[in-house]
Amino acid sequence: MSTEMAERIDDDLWSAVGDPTRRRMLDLLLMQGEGTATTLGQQLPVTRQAVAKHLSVLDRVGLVRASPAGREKRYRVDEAQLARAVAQLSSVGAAWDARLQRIKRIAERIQNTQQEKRQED
Amino acid sequence: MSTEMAERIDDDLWSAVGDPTRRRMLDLLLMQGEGTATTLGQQLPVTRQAVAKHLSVLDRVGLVRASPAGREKRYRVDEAQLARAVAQLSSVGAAWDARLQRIKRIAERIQNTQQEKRQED
DNA sequence: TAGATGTGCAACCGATGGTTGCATAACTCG
DNA sequence: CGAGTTATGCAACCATCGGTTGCACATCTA
Repeated sequence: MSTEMAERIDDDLWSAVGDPTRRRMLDLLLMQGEGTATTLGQQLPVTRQAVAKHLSVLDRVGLVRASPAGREKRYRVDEAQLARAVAQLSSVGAAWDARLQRIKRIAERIQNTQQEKRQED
Repeated sequence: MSTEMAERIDDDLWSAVGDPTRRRMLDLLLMQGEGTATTLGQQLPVTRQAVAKHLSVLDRVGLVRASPAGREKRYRVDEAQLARAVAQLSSVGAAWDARLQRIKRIAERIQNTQQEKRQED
């Protein structure tokens, strides 16, 4: 196994999902199907304007899509994109998992070696 | 299932692991066993001081531990803590996975209903 | 002891998450 | 139709953070 891991994540996607407020927004949108900056702002501890900014970055990376309806602009999650992001997320987790397990194996081997040494005394 | 998901992540841990430079630092430390701000800085596209700051935040959340050795300060990964972080990371992914699948099921049910309607025509 | 090397601290910069304030577009109801 | 409400958009401003440069201090080493 190469030491260089396949962690080639779409960095914009990661950072989009990395923000806790944006995670909660995605959460709310998933639960409620759709929402506007105003409705989301009412359910979050930040202002409507902050939510609007977040929506624009989520829109830019494609995690969410807007559909104007009269004077309001309704957003809904693009589930395929989110699925991609989640997959990449868990791939990072898996990569580290692998590294940790490799380290663990090495550590065990060292410990075994030392035990053998001790038993030889 | 409650609509409120168990995403009660240690938010500091998430943000610590969220930064790409810090991820690479953890990576290097895992591969090399230990390292100082200087040695890590040499292998990264940022200055030693930037690395030092990152090391201090990683230290604060417990992902890394320092041991002074003469004039230098060697850091190593606290694997147990990192394992915890990775677990929480993947739990977030799993939670979203679950939500997405729930949505997908609902979508399929709706589509089936509509197909039935169409067949009734 | 003098010079080289590792660390720490402070000031500064740009991006970003957040705020307030205001202007404008679109509904709603006399 | 017209007045008031409601949703959005835009701009200025602030704090935090990742990053930098510069300098002082501690510690090795020749």
